[in-house]
Amino acid sequence: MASDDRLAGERQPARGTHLAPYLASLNPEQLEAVLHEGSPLLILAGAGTGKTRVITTKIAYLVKERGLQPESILAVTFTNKAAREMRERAAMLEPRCERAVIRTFHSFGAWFLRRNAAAVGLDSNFVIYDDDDSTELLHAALPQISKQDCKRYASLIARAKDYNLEPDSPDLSASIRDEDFRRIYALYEKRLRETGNVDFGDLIRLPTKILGEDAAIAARTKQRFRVILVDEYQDSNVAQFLLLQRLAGPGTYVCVVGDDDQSIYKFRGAEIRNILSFSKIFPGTKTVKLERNYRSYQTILDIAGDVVSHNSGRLGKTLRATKPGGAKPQLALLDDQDQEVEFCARIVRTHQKQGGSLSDIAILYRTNAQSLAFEKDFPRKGIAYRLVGALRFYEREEVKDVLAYRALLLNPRDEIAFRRVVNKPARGLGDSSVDLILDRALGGGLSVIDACRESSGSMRGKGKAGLEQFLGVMDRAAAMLGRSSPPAAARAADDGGADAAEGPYSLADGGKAARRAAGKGKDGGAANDSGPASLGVLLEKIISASGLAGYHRGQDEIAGTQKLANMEELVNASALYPLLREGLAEFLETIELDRSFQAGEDAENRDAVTLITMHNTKGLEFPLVIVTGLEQGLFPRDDEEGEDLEEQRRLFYVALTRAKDSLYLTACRWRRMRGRLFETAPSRFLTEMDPERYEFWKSGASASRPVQAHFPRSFPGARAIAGHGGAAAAGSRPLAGSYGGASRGPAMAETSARPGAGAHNASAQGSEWRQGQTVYHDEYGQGAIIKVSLTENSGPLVIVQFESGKIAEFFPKYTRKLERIKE
DNA sequence: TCACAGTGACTTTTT
DNA sequence: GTCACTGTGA
Repeated sequence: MASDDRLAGERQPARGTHLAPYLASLNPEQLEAVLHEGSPLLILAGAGTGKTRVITTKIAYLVKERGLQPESILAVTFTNKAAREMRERAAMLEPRCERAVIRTFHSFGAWFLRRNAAAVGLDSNFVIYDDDDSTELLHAALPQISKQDCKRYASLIARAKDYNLEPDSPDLSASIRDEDFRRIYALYEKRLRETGNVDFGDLIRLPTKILGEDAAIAARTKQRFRVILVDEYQDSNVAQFLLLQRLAGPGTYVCVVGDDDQSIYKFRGAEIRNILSFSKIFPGTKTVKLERNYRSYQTILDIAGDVVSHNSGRLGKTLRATKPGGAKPQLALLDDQDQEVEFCARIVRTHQKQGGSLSDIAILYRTNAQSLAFEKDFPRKGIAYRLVGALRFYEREEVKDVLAYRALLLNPRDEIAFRRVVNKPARGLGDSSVDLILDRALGGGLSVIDACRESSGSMRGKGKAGLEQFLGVMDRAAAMLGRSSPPAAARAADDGGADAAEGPYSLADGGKAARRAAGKGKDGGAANDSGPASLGVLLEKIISASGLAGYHRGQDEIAGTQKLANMEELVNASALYPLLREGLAEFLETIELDRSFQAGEDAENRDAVTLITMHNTKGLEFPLVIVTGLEQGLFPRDDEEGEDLEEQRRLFYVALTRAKDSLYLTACRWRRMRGRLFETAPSRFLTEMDPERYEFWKSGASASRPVQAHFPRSFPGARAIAGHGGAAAAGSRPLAGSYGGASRGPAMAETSARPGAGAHNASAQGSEWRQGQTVYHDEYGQGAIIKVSLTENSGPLVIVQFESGKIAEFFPKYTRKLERIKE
């Protein structure tokens, strides 16, 4: 299209005097970002500044007014949810945007790879292995290595792939010192290639490789995608950056959107330098900052800004609220988790009383384990909750079982799927039989199913019968899929390269192509002739014939689980897909790439409080947010320093900026972790906030229990904090002078109530804490030390049994509550 | 092959 | 405190 030239050539956007309404409603910076053309564009979009709106408007604008083919636009996001939202909102502005390629990075990789699989010697019917599968594969290849180490290695391999490092990359030794690692990684790759499958990392790495090695495919791809938009760019990794670089030709318009202050996935390979140095790598980059925040009150943005300003190496932004007014955030200093739950419940009830709904509220925490206290107590209090992201549907044993049968059906070389289900339920096929079959398969270049067939002749008794039963299930299932569609392998050929606009997987769809086929009934329903059959039929058959139904029903009865129900949920989910190989492949890919699937429709719509990790809140917003567990040692952990600490600070920033109207923060003096009780200091992040900007929560004049009874004694007085481990131990700047003494209400009045506390502390470190010593604790009274162990950084850890019978552990270095008594 | 008890480990986790 | 892995014994 001629418009493509215009796009690449012109520097000044053509500003019409009369803007269309969808453009006129943008603020000046947003409009600038939408209209910009010519050079690469970096949109620095702070939290709540209308980032998605800008991207979707830009896509619509390009199609509507700049005459771009929607097919030539590629927009990548990190989550399926974000991709879905972007697709819907763009299509709302301009229906043709349906045809743009709006996908997650990984889904785009899979899409590309299926079309060009042959270029890396893959068959396009590959299945995508998740981290568990990778671990299993490693364990199968190296049974002498424990499962746990396999898991560790698998995650190292995943990380290596995030950095686009191969087993023989020189840089690999710089990042991973383990001598064996290269060998293990290489072996893993070999075994993975033998299965014909790929892992998540491959979905980025292999397309990058293809684009680097195959000039024809590269040229075709660059020809096709004239515009590339990347969302959440701050969380892209090195491999994704390289892919972007190879997708972009000289005439490609590249626009990335992100917020360096919200980069929170370093531990998964996210490379914040991608965004920090974008304009160096793409010369001539135009940067647009979006700083007008439409989500939160300024009171909320202020403390968020306080906190994140302690980070170095920022591009620098200051959010300005567009909503006037707003109450100060409230900090509640509590004794322990029970009070924290109680506090949250109280906030919830108050909110309800004021006419708010439960779904307005989110309770945030750092670790999943912290959700338990709420889960236990909320039902008793009649508070409905929705737990986000903990035990995910697809991770459930029974779901993985069913999926493994199906993966095996699609790719009979899938060793991991085979191992998972060949003896489930037990069919008398132990490890030795399975290894025998797999040796035969690997040795003879057979699929595992064919190897089973060959092996069954040489087996006897229970194992033989079991194997034949298993083969029977697989054969019948395969027959149901029928011959009605071409084998998956043939698909890559008819579909050409990345520029193919049609094909079994159509452009931006997520299931539509196959469903369309089902609707038309074209060749559908191979197994019966009563209309177009769905994949659900096949699934049901597999579940019953394999014996999984009976097996898991038994488990349900023993353990009170609902595995059978979950499998049925899976059947329901698959009923949207046609009973064809394509349908199966597409369903599997959807499941593999979108792990957010939630069983049960009502779960989404129910009015309930959201319990969620801070990480999982990225991109979300709630009218009322409670950020819990703001304690040193938990958030941040004591071992987090330097870049890690800065990432935690960004995580806190993300958490704070989720709140639209009200924000509450909680910290507990006592925290149970791993079954032990720790005395904690408040999170250093709290001390980074200007005390003028928040209030201490008070339980109110009513007869309610005073919730902040003890904690304030050690907060935020400088000496008390220094006496606690956290800030002082981490070598941070002194806190003295940060706070205004006792003027902040009753909480502060007690701050200096313990003369000599610091001295006590200092003497505690050097001298004796030994077994048998009698001690006195402020709260638990008298007790005896039953064990002392020495830690590297925290001095002695003493375990005390109190007269009440209670056993607790203390680091004398960190607590002032424990004293030794002479006998 | 299975069931059990002992051991040790333990952030966060878009895909 | 909880879970998953591991080794043992039936």
